[in-house]
Amino acid sequence: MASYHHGDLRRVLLSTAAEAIAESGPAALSLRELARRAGVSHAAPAHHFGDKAGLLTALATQGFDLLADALRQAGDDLLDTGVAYVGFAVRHRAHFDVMFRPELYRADDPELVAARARSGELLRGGVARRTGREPDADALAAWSIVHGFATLWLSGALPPRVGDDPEAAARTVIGRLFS
Amino acid sequence: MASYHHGDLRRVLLSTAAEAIAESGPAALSLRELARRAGVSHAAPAHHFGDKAGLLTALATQGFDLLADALRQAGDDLLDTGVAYVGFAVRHRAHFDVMFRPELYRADDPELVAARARSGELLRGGVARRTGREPDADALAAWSIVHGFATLWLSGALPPRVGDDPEAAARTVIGRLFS
DNA sequence: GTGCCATCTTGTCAATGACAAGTTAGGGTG
DNA sequence: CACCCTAACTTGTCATTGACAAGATGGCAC
Repeated sequence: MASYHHGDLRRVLLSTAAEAIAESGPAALSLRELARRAGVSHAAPAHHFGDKAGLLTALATQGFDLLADALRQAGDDLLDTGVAYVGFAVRHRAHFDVMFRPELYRADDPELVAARARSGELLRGGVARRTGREPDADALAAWSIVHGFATLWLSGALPPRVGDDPEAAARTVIGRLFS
Repeated sequence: MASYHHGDLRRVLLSTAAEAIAESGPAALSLRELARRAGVSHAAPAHHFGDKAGLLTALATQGFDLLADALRQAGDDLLDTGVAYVGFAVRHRAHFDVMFRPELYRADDPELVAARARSGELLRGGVARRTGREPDADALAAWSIVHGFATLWLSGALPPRVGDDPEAAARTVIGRLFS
């Protein structure tokens, strides 16, 4: 049929891309493979995103928005915020994988910059509420520990002994920051 | 000239690859571009490494060995070990970038597995000496915080306020783990 | 000096990203 | 209702790439 005006292609391409990246990483992503999965012509993705970097920019932007949502839902407690960060990374692996690899996308895209700023604000806010101190060093330590744990978990570098529940393990690890 | 028996091609290709990756990330690495930079034919890299994944496997293995060296030089203090970890990531950015991205290489390669085990041992050793406690959770927390800081630093996600000396900033951040 | 074999080359193929140019349909305007 | 105007897609093409096959070269053992 190849009916024109799919109507929803942009959204479908984004979620299909997320699936593909979750399976084999951003490096293996192919626009043409994506188009095939979505049942459209090989040049359709380029129309919506310009090029591959454009697609990944959109994906990263969506990722920062999803992260902001997750952090908001976690409430005010810093420990919960940290666990939510790890939970986001595990649940939205593809987004997370792209977000912190700025060489893959256009890091100066206005929408992306705005979304990134929003999620960063929430992160810093959680730390300030907990410690009351000058948040700089504490925020950096908290962000580092949750980001590091999430990254190591996703890379499969952690020994099996850590278990299979990333959020529970994260809670233990983050706890060490306040002992 | 195109003299056969370059003699040192494997080593040259590895260091050239590290340069290229440091410039534009592992995704942008091209075997043919590499061959061009080294002044050899477009198929020479494949001879030494089989394929792209083979090259990255070799690079990751070399990376784990370099990390082990850096950790050994740091001595017994846990804080110094952590700073050394961050220092390694910054100084050998390309290696670090590849090491924790197992989908890019053959993670079950015997040499790589051995090198990774060696550096892991040094990391755990540093933690055990400092705390004396059951090292699992502490080691994980320490590894997470240094790995997270290094990753965030390299990704450029940190605000300028953190400064331009990653090792000094790392020392402050890691200190928060024992306060 | 002869043969062997690791090292490197040339040649080729399918797949890919990017771009140019064409096609379709749906909504607003007259 | 006819028109067209534009966003949403398509077809076609090109240079580049990774992988592989087959050939060339030269040092080294014997």
